Amino acid sequence: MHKADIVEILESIAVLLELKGENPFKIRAYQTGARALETMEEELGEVIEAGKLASVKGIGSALVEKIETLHATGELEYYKKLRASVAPGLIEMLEIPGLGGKKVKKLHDELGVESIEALKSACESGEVAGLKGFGAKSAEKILTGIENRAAYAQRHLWWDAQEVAAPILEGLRALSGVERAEAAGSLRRLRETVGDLDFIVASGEPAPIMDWFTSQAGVQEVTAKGTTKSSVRFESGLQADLRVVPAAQFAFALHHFTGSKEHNVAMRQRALSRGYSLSEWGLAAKDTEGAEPGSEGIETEKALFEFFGLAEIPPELREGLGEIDAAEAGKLPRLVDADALRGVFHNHTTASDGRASIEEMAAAAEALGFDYIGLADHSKASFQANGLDDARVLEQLERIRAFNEAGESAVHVFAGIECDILPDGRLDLEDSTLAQLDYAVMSVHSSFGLSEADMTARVIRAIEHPATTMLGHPTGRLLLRREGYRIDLQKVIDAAIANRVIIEINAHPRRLDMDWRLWRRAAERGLMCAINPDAHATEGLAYYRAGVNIARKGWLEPEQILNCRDCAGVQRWFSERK
DNA sequence: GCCGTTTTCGGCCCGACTGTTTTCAGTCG
Repeated sequence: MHKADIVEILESIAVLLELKGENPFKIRAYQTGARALETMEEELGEVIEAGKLASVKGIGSALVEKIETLHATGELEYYKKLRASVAPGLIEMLEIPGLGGKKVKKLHDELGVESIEALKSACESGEVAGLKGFGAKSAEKILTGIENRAAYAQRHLWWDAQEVAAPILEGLRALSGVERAEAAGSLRRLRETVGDLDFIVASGEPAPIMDWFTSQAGVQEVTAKGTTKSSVRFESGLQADLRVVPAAQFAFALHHFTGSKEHNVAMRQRALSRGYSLSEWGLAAKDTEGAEPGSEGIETEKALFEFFGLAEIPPELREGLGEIDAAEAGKLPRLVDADALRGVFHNHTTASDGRASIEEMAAAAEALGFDYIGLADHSKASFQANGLDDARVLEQLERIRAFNEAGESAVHVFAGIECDILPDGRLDLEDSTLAQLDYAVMSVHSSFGLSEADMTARVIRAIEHPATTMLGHPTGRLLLRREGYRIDLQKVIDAAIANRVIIEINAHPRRLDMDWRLWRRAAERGLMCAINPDAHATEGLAYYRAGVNIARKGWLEPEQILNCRDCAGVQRWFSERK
């Protein structure tokens, strides 16, 4: 069984134990173990082989045994029995806001509720309101939760969340009495999807700020309103939390609510080892038990990190994946800035399924300050996208050459193609056609159901083709919609490095593929990256910023990104590949 | 269930907010 599936089972065990009313620390141990396994960089099989699983922090003897059994057999008796002992409807009930393990257990034990439907009727009949610890409001809240379950559970693309957050942040900053305001959470960490929005404000007068926040346009429900914290829910189901703190606590609150949880745990451990207890409220020296936490004069996150002997860690690196060690050793990456990109590759025009012409795309690229743009329309196997056959590819090539030769644009257009990788790994165009282009992006758009071995072999065959410059969206995933196809990305990365083929970060907000979690290690081993907005209209070029976010989360430096080279540098890369 | 340079037992982050209470439990982050 693969590591990811084992991680999922450990998480599932934690949920089931919660519903059984188990010791909360045992539950957390499973969650911690799942996380430790997930972030382990070495190959699971090798770690087990070497007998080193027990030395991973957070994995003790009980988990070692379970993980090894799952890895070897794919089955676990303990998990089977546990799952059989809990009605599946109870797990779903946890998705309802306000219901946790204990309340679900109580509803089950005392009312026999085993499904969402049964819960609904129990609320309507008044049974729930009569239960000790519940009341009329609880029953009503549960009914609303059931009603809006799908919308509430939904995560949101970073790009969409950011568009909601920007005006709120602007509004907060414009309020009198607001000294500082920032968005925190996964939005600030530039995660590919966002569960809810978090805002942190510094002010000595919270009441009017809370009033403004809870009465904004679009607020459908106020789920909490206090002097330090308020929460609202928008019509889209997106929830936003606001915390107002005194200025002296701002840096601590911002750091705490930016997370991630794993990063915070590591920071608190570091604080403890240096004699301090760190929280969102500030710092308390350990020997002053019970004293109010102080700020030690720390006004910024930078100062907070420096207090603990660390370089400032950018929010997008705070995932508990070695950033604290790197910050201590002065080895944080020099992250790429959006301004460093000189152009983008992999964009479409009206020749296939785009909505803008060569001229319009070039003008839009110029408006963004780019020196060049690559145009890569679909090939003929992508029939639904009006893909180009060899003759049409050559016509488009002529048009691009003519555009460049006319010399009327400050932007150079590279002539490329997004060529389909056929199910057997052959390419969709003649070698003689591909050889005439400046570059070629190879992508899978069909036969997603191949086995992992077949899909891996298919893509590697394409990578080994001499005409291949880049691999497009290597898993084909669509965030919040569709899982990627099964493929062994480590083998694909190995092949790309060996053949000097680039892998793209497809910057479309719904793709962000290849995933940021894989980039740090791949780039260290020599993989080159290209950030590609996959624009199908001029507005789509702006997505390159989402791609830069992913490059930053992946610890990439400018030298590892083709887009950071000037026009001549890109030309050199393309010609050396041939 | 995990962990340990005070510990192999007894801790494990903790505070805000809500809804239920009449001093607090549960949820959430």
